[in-house]
Amino acid sequence: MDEGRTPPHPDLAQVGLQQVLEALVDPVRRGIVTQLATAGADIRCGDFDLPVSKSTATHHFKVLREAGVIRQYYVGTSRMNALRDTELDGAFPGLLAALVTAEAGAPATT
Amino acid sequence: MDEGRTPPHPDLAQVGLQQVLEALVDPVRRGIVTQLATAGADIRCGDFDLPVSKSTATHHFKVLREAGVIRQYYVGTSRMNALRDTELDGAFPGLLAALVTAEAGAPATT
DNA sequence: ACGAAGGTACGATGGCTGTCAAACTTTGAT
DNA sequence: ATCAAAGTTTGACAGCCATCGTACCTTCGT
Repeated sequence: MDEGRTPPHPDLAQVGLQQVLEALVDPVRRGIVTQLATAGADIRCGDFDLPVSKSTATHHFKVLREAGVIRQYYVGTSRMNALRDTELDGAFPGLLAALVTAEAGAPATT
Repeated sequence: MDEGRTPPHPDLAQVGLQQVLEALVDPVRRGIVTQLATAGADIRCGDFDLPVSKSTATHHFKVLREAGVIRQYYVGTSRMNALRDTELDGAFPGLLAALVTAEAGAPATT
């Protein structure tokens, strides 16, 4: 089946802060994260609003996936992207929230 | 008493998230921030424990200063470094705290 | 006045990474 | 079967940045 096409995902316990920060420092990748966070739902690769080519987008998704920031799974020919927000907040408390808040320019009323 | 030797410091309202993240993504610079945060006091440039040469350290201090993360002022021939934690938390709520927290719980992977 | 200490400024360099185009693969529909 | 859609892979390239050594500049102590 398509299990072979499902890419590997790291356990967040094995991902370091350095790797997560390197993933989130790129504005394109932070755009992906922000769109996922504000949508509150999974998004297809092709449905993101990104200022780069498809191959570059693939690269960014890979970096985010390997840093444990997103989870990817196939639906037909499309690849879905899910934000691993709960796990991330467990490993690095407050980090994702601070970034999303700063990106929005407004405080998040929890 | 040459105040001309006091370097310029940006207003945090003029510093973007991108610039702050680029400053904090470098492990050496994050080491500087962590040492300042845990010390809870200003530290001389030469008193930091850094794995780079002096000229490289100067570069890192400059990047942090221009990103609004630290404030520098002279005391004799020494340059003191202060963490602008309060201002930083006003501009990017929770960001610095999340980083310091994450750094405290993770060992350095060489 | 002189020397030492503490940092800064200046090139130079090497490695990393974000970028793209082109070719390929897999899936779904006709 | 065949074609289109959606991503991936590969290879190449350009630009940036962390790093260093060396030379230089201030300030303090003697």
